[in-house]
Amino acid sequence: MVIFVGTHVNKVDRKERVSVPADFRACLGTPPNFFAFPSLLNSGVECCTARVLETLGQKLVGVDRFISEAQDNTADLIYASCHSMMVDRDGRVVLPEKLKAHAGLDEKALFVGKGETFQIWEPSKHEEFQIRARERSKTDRLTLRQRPQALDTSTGASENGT
Amino acid sequence: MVIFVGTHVNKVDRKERVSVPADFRACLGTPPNFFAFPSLLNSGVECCTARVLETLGQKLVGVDRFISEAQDNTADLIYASCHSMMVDRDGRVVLPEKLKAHAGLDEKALFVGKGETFQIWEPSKHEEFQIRARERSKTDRLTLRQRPQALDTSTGASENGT
DNA sequence: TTGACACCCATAATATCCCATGATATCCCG
DNA sequence: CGGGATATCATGGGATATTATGGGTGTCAA
Repeated sequence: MVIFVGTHVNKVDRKERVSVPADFRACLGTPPNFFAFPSLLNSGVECCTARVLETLGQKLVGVDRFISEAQDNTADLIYASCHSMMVDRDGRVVLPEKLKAHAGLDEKALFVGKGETFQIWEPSKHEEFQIRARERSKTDRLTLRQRPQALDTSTGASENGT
Repeated sequence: MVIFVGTHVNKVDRKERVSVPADFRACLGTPPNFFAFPSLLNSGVECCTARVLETLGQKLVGVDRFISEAQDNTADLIYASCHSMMVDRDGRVVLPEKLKAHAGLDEKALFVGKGETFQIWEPSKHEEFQIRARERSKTDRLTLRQRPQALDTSTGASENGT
């Protein structure tokens, strides 16, 4: 399984291009293209592979026959504002104006791994977000030093894979 | 199952490289790569396999990450400060600046096994930590008699390091 | 034409690969 | 049990590949 991790800041050039961090490209497969859409939660740009986007569609449609208004809206929000990002042979993508506007992107673009997905942020905005996320985590009693199982009390599958 | 045990101190060379102790490498599988992130509790660097990291994040896949602030925050906490550590064929990794700064690492790096995971410390800081941990263990011994789960999810009562 | 955009090449900085070496640990055989 | 042969380990450093970034050129559509 591929996991996007870490934080990278790259420069946006005068052609609105930005390098996708090399280790993210490595996670994206060949060709390393991906999809991007404005976050529904904050001023980040959500980025994911075609596979994840498909899974997303299946989940939204296939939950049951009674597709809620909320789910319908969600699907609409995501797909309607989704951009196909083509990585050129130097590992760069062009940032669409819509996404730049949503994120408030200017000189620099911050790439942050989110596990199965990653995001693009205006660096200063991500810093604010991160501070708030940390504060919230204290209230939520979330500590990483706990044994992995602590976050996963439902499935009993603890040791697979060797 | 493989467990990391013992303590080793290795030198950090001028290229910021450090040898991963051989018996730790043996526990890491092939390739012996791992993930590292700053501890939320102390100045150690947490290190774990991809499998453990996936377990940490397995609640964060699918639609929810896009529409749940709590999950988005959690993903950030886990993955944003995480570094993919590539072990070269001589058994070394490069210590990223962020991790060096968090741990106060300089000339030497101390590797300490923690069972399913291990940590990297500046040796002197680990010594301090260990002294305090010993003192604390006397008062905490009562807590340890409780059901194991009590350490995982309960209140924030398990302050190991401060 | 003109602008947007994909494609191509150049380059400095840096990370990675690869080989060498001394020290220590392990093995093997008398 | 001893002692030399061998393997493994941690470490240093040079060669090579990769990365991020700037900029040029051609194509296509408005």
